[in-house]
Amino acid sequence: MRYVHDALMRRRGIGEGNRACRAARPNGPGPVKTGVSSSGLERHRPDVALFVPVERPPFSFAVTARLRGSGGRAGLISTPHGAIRTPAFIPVGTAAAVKGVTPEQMAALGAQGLLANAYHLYLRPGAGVVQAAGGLGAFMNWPGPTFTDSGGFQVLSLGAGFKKVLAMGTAGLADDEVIAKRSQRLALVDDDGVTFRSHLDGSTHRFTPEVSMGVQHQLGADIIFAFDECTTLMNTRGYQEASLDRTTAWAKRCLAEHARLTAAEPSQPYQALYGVVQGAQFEDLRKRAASDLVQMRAGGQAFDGYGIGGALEKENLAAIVGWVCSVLPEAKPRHLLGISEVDDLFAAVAAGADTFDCVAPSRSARHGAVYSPEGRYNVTRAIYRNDFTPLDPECDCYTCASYSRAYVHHLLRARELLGYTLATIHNERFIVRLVDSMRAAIESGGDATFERLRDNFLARYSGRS
RNA sequence: GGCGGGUUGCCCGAGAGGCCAAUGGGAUCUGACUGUAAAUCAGACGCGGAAUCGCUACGGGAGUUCGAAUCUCUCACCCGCCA
Repeated sequence: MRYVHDALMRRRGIGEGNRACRAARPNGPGPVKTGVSSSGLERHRPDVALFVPVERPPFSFAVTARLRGSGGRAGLISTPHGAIRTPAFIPVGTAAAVKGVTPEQMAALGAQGLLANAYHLYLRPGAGVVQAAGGLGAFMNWPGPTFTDSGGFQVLSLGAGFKKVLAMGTAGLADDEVIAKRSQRLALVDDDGVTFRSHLDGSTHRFTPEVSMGVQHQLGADIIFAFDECTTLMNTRGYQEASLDRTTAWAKRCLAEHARLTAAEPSQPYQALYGVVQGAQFEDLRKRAASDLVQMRAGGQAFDGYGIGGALEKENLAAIVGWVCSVLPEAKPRHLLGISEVDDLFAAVAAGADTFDCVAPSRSARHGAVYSPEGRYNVTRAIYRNDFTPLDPECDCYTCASYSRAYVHHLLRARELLGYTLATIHNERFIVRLVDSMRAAIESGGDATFERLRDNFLARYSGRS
C-alpha cells in the first residue's frame, strides 16, 4: 500500500511553483525564512501519521501559454505528488540525494521535482529497499514530484563513453579517442538489453526494458523513462540507425511492460512513462524516432510524455529539439535529458522543451564553478580569497544571502563539506530561477518578452554586453 | 667524550658517478565538467616571455673524475645509541 504525503505537500507548497523561494528573501540579506524549513526540520523520518490514502490521481499536462514565433510554451504537469509549472529545471539526485543538499533546502531554492537514477538505486541500496520505504519520495523525504532515469545513460557512460570525455564538442576527435574499447567497458549492448558490470563491485547485471520498468515501478517515481541506448555523436551513421532501431524496439517493450505492471498495481499512484527520442544529429532519424514513439501503443496505452536524449552539441541542439518537437504532440510534455547550460536552456525552451534535468549545477558547484549573471567563474581562484561579496550579488538564494565568495572559496579549498552544500544551493537556485524566469516571460509577455530576456541574459552572461 | 645516521626544489620525500632541473605526494596557479564510476579530472609548477638553448641549484667549502645530488676530505647543524 502506498500513500501520498498529501498533508505535507500542502503544508510545504512543493510542486506548485517556487513560492517558497520567492518568499525566501523579502528584503536583502539575512537568514532565509520559509514555511518549508521550519516544518521540514521537525521531521527526521517519514511520518506515517501524516500520510493519507488517496485514489490514483491521473497524470496530466496542459499548455498554458505559447510563443508564436517558435515552439516554446509554458504549461502545467500534474502528478500524484504535486504539479510542475513548465518550463522547469529538475535537479538531479542520482542516488536519491542531491549531493550535499537536503530536500528542504532543495524545496527552499525552488526545485519543483527531483530526478534519480534507476540503475544506481538498483545497485545500491536495491529497488526493494526503496519500495519498502514507501517509494523514492518517501525514502528521501521529498514529498514533491520525482523522476527516475531508466539506466539508459549508463549504457553510454559505462559503455562506449567509459573513461572518456563525451561532453559536447568532441566531434572533431577520432572515434578511437572518444569511444572506449569493448574490452574495457562496463556496459555491453545487444539487441535484447545491456549487460553491466557494477562499478561498485564488478558483479554482472542485466538490464532489459522489462528489468528497467520493473525497477522503476519499485522505485515509484511519478515520471519514469523508457530504457534507451544513449549514443555519442562519434558513432557512425550506420551505428546510429541500428541503435535507434534497438531503442525503438525497447520502447515498445517498455510500454507493454509498463502497462502490465500498472494494471497489476491498481492501488499504486500512477506513474507516467516517457518514451525517449534518440537519433543523434540526423534529422530523418530524430523525426522517425519521434513519430514511431507517438504512434506506439501497447496494452492500450501510449506514452505520457517524451524524453529527448543523446549527446547534443550546442550547434545542433536547437535544431534537434526543434525537429523532434515538430513531430511530438502539443498536448504532451517533453523532457530534455541532461541539459542545463544557460544558452542551451534558452535554445531548448524556444524549441519546445518543457522540463530539463542535469548534473552540471551540482557537480560544477562541487568543483568550484559558480554561476553568475556575468557568466560562470571559478570561486576557488586566488582572486576570491579576500572577496567578501556574495557569489552572485543579485541572487536570492540562501548562500548569497549570508555567505561571501571568500568563505565559499575557503571552504572549497579546505574541502569542508559545507562548501559543497553552499555552492550547490547557489548553482541549483541560479538555474532553477533562470528557467522560472523563462516561464514567466512566456506566460506574461509572449515572444517579445522572452526574446528580450534571452538576448539580454545571454549578452551579459557571455560577456558581450 | 665514543660510535652510528642524517641535511635534496615552498613543504614532505625518492635518487647511491653520466639517461637528473632531479621520481612521487602535498601546497600553489589555471582550466574542464550537460539523463553523476565525478568532494573528480587535466595542464603548469627553479630563473631567463618560449626553446632540442643558457644560467642557477641537491647544507657550506675544498677535492677526485672527461663527468658529482650521488665518491673523498673538512666545517656547520640535526637525530639516535653508549658513556
